[in-house]
Amino acid sequence: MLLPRQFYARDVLIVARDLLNCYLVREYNGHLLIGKIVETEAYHQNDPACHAYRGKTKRNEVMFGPPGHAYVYFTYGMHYCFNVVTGDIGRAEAVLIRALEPVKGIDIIRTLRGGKSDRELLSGPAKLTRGLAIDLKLNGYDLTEGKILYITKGEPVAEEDIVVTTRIGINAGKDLPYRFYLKNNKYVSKK
DNA sequence: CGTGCGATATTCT
DNA sequence: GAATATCGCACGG
Repeated sequence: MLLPRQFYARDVLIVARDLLNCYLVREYNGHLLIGKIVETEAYHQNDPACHAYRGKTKRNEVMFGPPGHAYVYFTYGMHYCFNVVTGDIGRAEAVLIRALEPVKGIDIIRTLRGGKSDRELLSGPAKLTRGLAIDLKLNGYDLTEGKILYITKGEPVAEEDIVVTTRIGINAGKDLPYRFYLKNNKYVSKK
């Protein structure tokens, strides 16, 4: 089932948790590339680690728009990261998708990633954008259209199978418990 | 196994 | 000029 707009129109911490076990689907050159979401992080405008903490800019303006759209940004001079916008219009919130478990189109994904082992294919925010061919052309894209790039519902996850901890790769806001991942899943990104 | 660092463009101070 | 929501290779044990 395609996730509807209302799914994204909730608090970013709730959406980040509920995205675990859902499927990210990418239509690429006639192939279907699918990964199960196993790790997420939440960011919002009152959080010092958020790109929108100091207001709207050209880069982060998508986060201020309607929920259910993709926020893709370029970082470290060579990597893209993929987020989904949440919350109400005018409030900047987004969930960073940090890791996927490969499900479908694994051969194509491996080609895009340069022939890595299964565990290395999508286990990091910049790895999964490369493996699913996501770049700035998809920034602002509406994920509720159900084409090109979208997310479908997964099996419900028990509270005891979710680990909540601090985020990776940031300094500001590093003590906030805004990172969520599936316990014992080997495709979660490493520290 | 583990730690350290270079790549390389955009944004921030 | 410095920092950055990162990755992968080089090196040492």
